[in-house]
Parts: sequence; C-alpha cells; structure tokens
Amino acid sequence: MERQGEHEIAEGSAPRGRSAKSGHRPPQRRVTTATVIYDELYEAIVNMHLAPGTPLQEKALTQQFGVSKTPVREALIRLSEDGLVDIFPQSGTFVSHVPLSAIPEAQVIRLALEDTAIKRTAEIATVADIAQLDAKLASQRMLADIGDMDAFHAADEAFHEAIALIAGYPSIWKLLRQVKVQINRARRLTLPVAGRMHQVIGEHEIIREAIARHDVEAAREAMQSHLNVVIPDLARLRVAHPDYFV
Amino acid sequence: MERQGEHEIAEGSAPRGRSAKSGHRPPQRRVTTATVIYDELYEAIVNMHLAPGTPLQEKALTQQFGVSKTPVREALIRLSEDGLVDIFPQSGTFVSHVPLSAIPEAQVIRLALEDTAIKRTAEIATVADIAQLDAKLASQRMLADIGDMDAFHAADEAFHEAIALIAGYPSIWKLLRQVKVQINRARRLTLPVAGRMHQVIGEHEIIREAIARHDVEAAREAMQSHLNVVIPDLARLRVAHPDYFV
DNA sequence: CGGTTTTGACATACTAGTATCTTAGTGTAT
DNA sequence: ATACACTAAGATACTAGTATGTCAAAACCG
Repeated sequence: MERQGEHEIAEGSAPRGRSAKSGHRPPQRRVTTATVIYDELYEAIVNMHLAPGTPLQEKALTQQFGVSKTPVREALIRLSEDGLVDIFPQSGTFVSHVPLSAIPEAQVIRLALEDTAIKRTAEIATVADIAQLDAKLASQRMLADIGDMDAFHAADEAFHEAIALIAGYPSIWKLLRQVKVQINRARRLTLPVAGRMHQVIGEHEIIREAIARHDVEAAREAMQSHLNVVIPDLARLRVAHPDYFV
Repeated sequence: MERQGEHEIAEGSAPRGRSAKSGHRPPQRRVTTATVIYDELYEAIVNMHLAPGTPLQEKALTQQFGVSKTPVREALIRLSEDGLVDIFPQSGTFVSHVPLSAIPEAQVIRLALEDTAIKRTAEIATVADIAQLDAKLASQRMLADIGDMDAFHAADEAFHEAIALIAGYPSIWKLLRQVKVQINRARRLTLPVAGRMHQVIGEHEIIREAIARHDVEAAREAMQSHLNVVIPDLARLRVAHPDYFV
C-alpha cells in the first residue's frame, strides 16, 4: 500500500522567483523546487525518519515528489555536501551512516564556536534580547510537556540560534548548524525521556540567567557544561543500532 | 579574438568514477565534469581573475567548457552556496561582491578555530610534523622570491592546513577554508609587496618555533597576532576598488 | 512631456531522454 | 574448488530542448 504521491508538490503553487527586484542589488532567496525537496529530505534524515543506509533513487524520488530529475538531483548533491547522503557515481545514493569518528571533532568545534558567541551575547544582550530567550524557553517547556520530540529539538536549536544572533554572529550559527548535524542525528536515537528534556531546559535557564546578569564567565561555564552533557552515550547507541554508524 | 575553447575539457579524458569498489563502504570521491568546472571557477574567483560583478551565463560557460548545461549549473549552485556567485532566479548569475560587513565576523570565527587547532598542535606535534611544516615554509620562501602571488597564497593556505591536520582536525580546516574565502578575496587586492610576503613568512616561522618547543601559549599568541596582521586595510581597498565590495 | 503599461528578448528552472559506468551474477578454465 | 572473465541490469551523469519568470526598453496615455 505505497502512497507514492504522499509528498507531491502542488503544481504551480510555489511562487518561485519572489520579486527580487527592489532597490539595487538584493541578495536573492531562491525558493525553487529543488530547495523544497532538499528541506524535506534534510528534516527526514536529521530526525531519523529515514534510516542510515536507506537507498534514495532519483527515479523513485521524482515519482514521489511528482517532479523531474534535475531538482531531485540538485537536492541530493546538496545533501551529500552536508554529509547526509553518500553518492556513489553511476552506482547508487544512500542515506549516510552517522560517522562516529567525526563526532569528537564536531564537539570540539561546537565548543569553540558557541563559546565565542555566548561570550559576546553575555556582554551585549539587552532586555529585549532576554525576553526573546524567555519566549523560546517557554515554547520549549510546552513542547517537552507535550512530548513532541521533533518540535522539542527544533526549539532547542532555536535557543542556541538566538544566542548566536544576539551576539551578531549569524555566520557562526550557520556553521554550527552544519557542524551539529551528525551530533543531532545521534541524539535522535536517544529515547524521549521526559526527565532528560527538562534537564536540558534547566541548563538553558542557567545560561539565560547568566546572560541576563551579564556574567560572562558564568555564562561560558554554563554553556560549556551544557554542551558536554548533551553529547549522548555513543558507545551505548552503537550497540543499540549497530548498522546506523560507521 | 575570443578563444572560446580556452578551458575546454578534453573529451573523455577525465576518469570520472574512480573505482569506488573496495571492501565494504568506501567514501566516494566524485570527479565529475561539474567538479572540474567548479574548481576552475572557484580558483578564478578567489584569485580575483574574475572581477566581482562579472556575469556568468550558463550558455556562455557551456560553450567555453564544451559541455552541457547541467554540469555548469551544478557548479554555479555550489559556488552560490560558497557565497562566490549570486544567482538571481530567471534573471542572471554574477560573480559576487566581497561583503565587507561579513569580514569582521569571519575574522572572529577564524581566530576561534585556528586557536583551537594550534592549541592541540603545539601539544602533540612530532618531529615528523615539524619537518612537514618546514617543507611548507621552504616552498613558501621560494615562491615569495619568485613573486608568484597565486602560488604564494596557496602555500600560505597549505601551512595553516598542515597545522589543522597535525591537530587531527580535518573538519576545522574545511570550515576555515569556507570562512576565509571572502577574506582571501580581499587580500588578493593588496599589491604584491615583497616585504609583506617575507613578513608573513617570518610570522609563520615564529609559530613553527613555538610548536616545536611545545610552548602552547606562545604558539597561540603568535597565531593570534599573525591573524590580526594579515587582515588587509579594508577601508583603503574599498577606496581603491569601490565596486568590488558591498 | 512625464508617468504608466505593455511587450519582447533573455536567463534560469525544469522536463525528458541518452550514454556511461558500476557491480553483481554467471559461466568457464585452471 | 577457486579465480578470472564476461555479460547484463541498473543507477547516475550528461545532453538537449521547453517553460517560466525577470527586467528593461518601447509604446501609449493623460
């Protein structure tokens, strides 16, 4: 009972080229069919709805999305640059396995970048900024109660994103997103334990307080220990899902 | 007198899929036509052989490279993700302007990542590693004497890459490459002053010595001041090349 | 004559089909 | 029985052509 048209893109409903005219030289935001497919597959892979090793055939995807090969192909290429799919030329394309060996380095990078961001945020955050953090925290609390893991993790990301943006470092956030991808995939294999989620929220609250007090060192330490806790027990995961990793 | 076939890719000469069979699951290295075009355009843009604002038409590029639209298109998409070209949907594609406003943040990121790398390198570098650094330094000295700017900058990159790799942080180097792109473009507008090149080499030598002594703090400070010097005088560049920046 | 509308050339986004490479399976010879 | 060569199926990489949106210049109207 395969519902091939499940993800079908409504024909002509996507207003692609959103009037990029304006003044002089506006940075373009391409909203193409390829982008839609990329986003959908990205979410599915990061949320582990598509298991590592799953084959992704161009032909099958064109049918599922109801489009031609080119946009599918572009989406797969971008995903391969993110390390989320492996393309074997003229052979096959598969959802990538989580590279355990790369996770320690990703963690080191993450520490360095988040430290840079929170240092600055703790220095310059305004009351409006704090209010914004509180809003994210509130929504994260609600999602933890509901137990919606996908949304909870998205809110978690949003909190860290907000810190980077308050610091005035949007590029740092883009890099972090890129670096954390494999870590997040591993995290998604941990069971949704309510206690763990509230623990994460508690750590976020400590960070928020330190920022509000403009206590740079306290904020850094709170972030540091938060990040060191967040990393999942890789050895255990590996045993539980042996063929998800390499 | 336009030599359209200048960059033409020799037909069938590129061994694309390099036997990715082997044991079980080898990470693939795609050597496709699209990759070749990407690399060539990448170098041309970063070395400022293609000025910001230059239009890059798919059609013209297909003729220059003697290939079809798809590989050209893929190369342009990848370049746009690197921030090296701006694609205006259904309108046109151009070599991007150097975003002056993003350079300070890039510098901050660079400092954080290079600091992480050199810290570890200074701790664990072996005599073989030091020898490798010396080799890079020697070639950089030679290229400075010759005055080959492109090669000199490539060797400069290689020195920093070596430090990251000795630390065991290949991903950090990948990120640095990505982050430094716009900084490098700005640097390329500085005139090839021999004194400046030898100054850079001198700073590299100080770093090398600190690593060899396993003096972590000295190495970090040397790197720090090296990176702070390397940044070009943006205000002056902007005056000299007003329409290369945004 | 100034401002608005229209129109058409043009560039990218997409569709469709072909070519090439990989790889597993089969058969044969050693 | 094992190792090698051949064959054929299948998937991506590429070619070629169509569709669609953009932008600017010309035409039109007030």
